[in-house]
Amino acid sequence: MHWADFTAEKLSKERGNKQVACSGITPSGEFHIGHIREILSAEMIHRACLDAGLDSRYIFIVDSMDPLRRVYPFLSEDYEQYIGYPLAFIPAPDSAGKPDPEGGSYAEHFLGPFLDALAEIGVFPEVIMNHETYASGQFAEKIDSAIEQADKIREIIESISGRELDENWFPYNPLGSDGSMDGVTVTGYQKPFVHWTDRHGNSGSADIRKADGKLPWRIDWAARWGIHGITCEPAGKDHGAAGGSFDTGLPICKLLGSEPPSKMVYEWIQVKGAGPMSSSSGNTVGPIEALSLVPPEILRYLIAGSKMNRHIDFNTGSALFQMADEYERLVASAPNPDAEDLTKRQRVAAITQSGAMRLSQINRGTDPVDSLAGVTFRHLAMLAQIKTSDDDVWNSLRNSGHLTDEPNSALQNRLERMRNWIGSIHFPEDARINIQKKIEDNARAQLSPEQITFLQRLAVELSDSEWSDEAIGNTIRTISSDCGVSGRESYVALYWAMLGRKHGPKASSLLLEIGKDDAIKLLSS
RNA sequence: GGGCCUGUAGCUUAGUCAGGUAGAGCGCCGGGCUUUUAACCCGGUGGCCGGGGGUUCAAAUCCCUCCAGGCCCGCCA
Repeated sequence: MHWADFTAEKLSKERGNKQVACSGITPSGEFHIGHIREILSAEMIHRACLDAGLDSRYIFIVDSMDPLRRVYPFLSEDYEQYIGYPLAFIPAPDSAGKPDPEGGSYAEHFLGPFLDALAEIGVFPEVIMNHETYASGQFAEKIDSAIEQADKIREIIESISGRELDENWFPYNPLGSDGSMDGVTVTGYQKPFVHWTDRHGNSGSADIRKADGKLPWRIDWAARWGIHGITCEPAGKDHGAAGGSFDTGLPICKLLGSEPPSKMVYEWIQVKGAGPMSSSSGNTVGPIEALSLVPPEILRYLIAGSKMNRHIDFNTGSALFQMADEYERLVASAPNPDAEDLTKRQRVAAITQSGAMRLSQINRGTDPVDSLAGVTFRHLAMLAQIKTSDDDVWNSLRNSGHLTDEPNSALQNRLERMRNWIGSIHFPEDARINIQKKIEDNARAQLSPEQITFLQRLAVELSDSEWSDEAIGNTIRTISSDCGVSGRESYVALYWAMLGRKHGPKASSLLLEIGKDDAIKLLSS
């Protein structure tokens, strides 16, 4: 059974018919590919719940009340002044990274494009801005309860996480007179007000029914589980480690009077690419960029096809071919779990794969077959490089029998991503078609005298030839037999001359794209 | 130090929760398509399931132990 279906079944037994799956993000602007795994894990469990007939919601909590922690590389130094301020209450940066008073809130600024990217992979969550939950007073009861039981919470955090909490630790961080959480000391509590003094020597009171402050992370997380009735929230393995926020969150959530979701931990996803890229250089692939390179259903398949506890290497290099082609093949010849001659193992595998394909679809409930492109990613990569116009790609596919009619949206989508990929540094060099300007020495060394003669005669003959795919092809074959070189040998010679390799895409198409003058210059060199 | 995860074919892995003759893809090799789009089709090679012990009629699967690798425990998923 697929992990999402397995989880849905388990949730149904534990918590009944109503389910709320949740994931979240801090809208700091520092998004990474791991967020995709978290979000898709939660969203797929939600879909699996719906498919199992449960009443399920998928909510996406934006940590808009979290403070800006540091000046990120994409921000100007002006943001130094906003450190400690909730992301919902500071201005968005402009294109130069400077605070833009007209640009709306920082949180919204980074959230928008991210949600747009999620929509492309078919994820449409109920978005909850955490600062609004504070502002609406929904946190008030939990905050009060946390303050009343501060000693118990302190004990839970200290004993389970092994962290020593500061003497001044208080389970609520109010905003000071300037709106920052930094340097604010709590001086007392009279429901519903937390009294404080700040670093400027000012004092005041925060109303726990408003967005005047927030719970510290570990408590905030536990409190929101209760407020939103969350039954499932997959968390990264850092949260799942012994003494991590999951372990402290469970008892705190109960202490605050709610039933927590059961612990669910997923492994990390790491980026490995072909280009000059590594996490140490800071040049990694973010989720939005990943979407521009990888067709959406294939990105979903990356997550759906991997077990949660399995570490994933997200590779935007040559492994992308394999991933895309695996998806295509799997959908094209879908395993049938109902076949009669299956062993138990094969049946289990077939059910799991069917689940992975079902959950990989951008739109829930659509037939995976609709997402077939009908051509391998590798083949498309080749065509995209030698055909500058999309129509020429479609024509070529019609000629080769891959396409009978108009391209479907899945195929158009693949080509669009493919062109982005080819234009990026991530596209693998050995898949890149490098058309030679002249016949290189190492290529010439591979050729027999007869092959050389063939190329020279071809150059002469082509200069009088009509410049069409068919005419070029005919000329190649005519000269080939005239020279007494076999068809195979002549094509090999052409590929060595044009690409410096022994094989390649259809020679006549390639020559057509190179252009008459350049082609003749090349062949006669 | 505490904890989590992973070791199955050259590579990526399914199968481990519910024990019943080790499956798949890629790669590779061979063949076909009698003009080679890196296409497409067919066939084949390849694994003492990390080591050892135990439970069982039966173990990749359950238990113990050892080895190897990866990772987390600072509000980065």
